Amino acid sequence: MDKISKLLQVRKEKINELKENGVCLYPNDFKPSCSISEVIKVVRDEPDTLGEEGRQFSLAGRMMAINKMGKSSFVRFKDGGDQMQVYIQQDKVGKQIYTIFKKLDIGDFIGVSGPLFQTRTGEWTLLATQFRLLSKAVRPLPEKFHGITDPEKRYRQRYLDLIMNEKSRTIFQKRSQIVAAMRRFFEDKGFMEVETPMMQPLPGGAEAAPFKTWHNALGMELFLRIAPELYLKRLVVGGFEKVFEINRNFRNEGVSTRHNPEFTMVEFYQAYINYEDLMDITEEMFESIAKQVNTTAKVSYQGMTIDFSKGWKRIPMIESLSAIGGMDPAILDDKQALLKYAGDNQITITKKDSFGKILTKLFDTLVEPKLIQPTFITGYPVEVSPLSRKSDTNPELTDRFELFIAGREIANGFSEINDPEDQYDRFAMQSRQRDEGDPEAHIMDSDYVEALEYGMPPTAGEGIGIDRLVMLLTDAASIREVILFPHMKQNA
RNA sequence: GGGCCGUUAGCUCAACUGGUAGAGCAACUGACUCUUAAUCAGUAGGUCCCGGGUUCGACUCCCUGACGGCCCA
Repeated sequence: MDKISKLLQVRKEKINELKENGVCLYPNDFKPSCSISEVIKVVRDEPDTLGEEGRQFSLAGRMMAINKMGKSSFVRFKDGGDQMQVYIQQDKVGKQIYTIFKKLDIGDFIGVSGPLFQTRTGEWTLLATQFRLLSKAVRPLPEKFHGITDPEKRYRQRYLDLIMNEKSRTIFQKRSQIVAAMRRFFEDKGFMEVETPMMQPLPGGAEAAPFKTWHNALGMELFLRIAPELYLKRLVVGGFEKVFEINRNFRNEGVSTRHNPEFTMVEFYQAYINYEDLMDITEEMFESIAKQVNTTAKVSYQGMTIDFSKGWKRIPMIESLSAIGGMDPAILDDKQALLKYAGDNQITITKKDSFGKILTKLFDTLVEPKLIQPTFITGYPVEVSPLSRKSDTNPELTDRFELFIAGREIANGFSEINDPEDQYDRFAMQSRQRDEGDPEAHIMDSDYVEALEYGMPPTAGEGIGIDRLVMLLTDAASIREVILFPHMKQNA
């Protein structure tokens, strides 16, 4: 418990005084007739119905500012994200009620009823004929003008951030709209939404360190999932040929402006399409969501203008290293030359790294930050793509792409391996990498290979980071701005 | 993990070169029946993030730690 400050002490005393006067601090029977946003619409569309002899409203909300002028007061109050003003006069509500009102604080919830009138400056204001306390605040709200700005406080006490900062409120409303638009997009295309295990006996479908947990009754170790991928493909084997899941993944890695240990992804799989079809679907989806949420496909992000309209560039990864990364194309197939190049450019590479992994690391440093407009990078090396189908033209590469926007990876998609023997060999290759000390190499999942042995139709699937997409569409610099309760260390 | 920055009243922020810690808002008392960050008069409010050190004296300088922000890996 924190120390009770003088401020809280004073509030408690006032609360006792209210109780002694028989005021119920937390009544439960007030029914507002509408919301402030509805009142705003009436003011805009039907002002003729308003006035002191006109329509009556009952509204409820939180008091955000109080201007007391003796026997009458203006109160700015808020419901949802909308604010309006109520005028309370002792003559109208009675001396007893007005005396109670004078004891209340900013932050308290009130219920008010009456007609609207216009003030001297023309602001439509509720003229209270009835006034009630609906819920008492014990702690004071942050200051009305500057609000709350300390990021640590905003994240730890998100409710205060949401009360005081309209911008923050808007981000989370938009996030909800984005997810809704995405769900609609898949449903319109005939996809089925499914839920697969968050707790898995083998963490698979991505290369990342998992969180471990323990099931008491079953007496077994379980892992919070790092991806739903292998379960979703089991469903394709089972005949659900268009599935998607929007849900949380957990990766046991550090936190940063782009990483939260739990984050939301959509993964979707469709039979009888390939990775090129996925790129078409992705373009269509992003353009559609951006238009629904921001009304335009042009997104302003951290001073950059990003155009989500379809027709994005598609560049093979190897080509991007020279075309965008500025590397000499002559050294791109020479491992020794690549090692030297990496060393010369302060790119950390271990000798154990495979050729494909070296290419990928070079790409991450030299190319990724430069991909501002939506760009698909295609043809990832087989060593870093244990679940992607090998290219028919070059078995060193896979039918895979990653999508980059604003210098960040946003999505990852590929034609799926449906040859069980190939999948087994890939897992085996990953196991060797794991034995050689790569803790993020994929784990052998024989149960999944067995599922493939029953036959999976040709399929392509993709994962999209929802948090990063929301960042783009809300111009948020940090992932913590788009996650309601980002993880933070405990502070005693 | 590394570098830089921050932590002072409920909130937002000051405090010079080391010399008794201050303002606005919020709060309290009083005045005021059209305010708009209302106004006027008065009052109260502090573990200066924790712990050490230097010093006659530390919010200030030094060290260790906690938490956070930004950048890098």
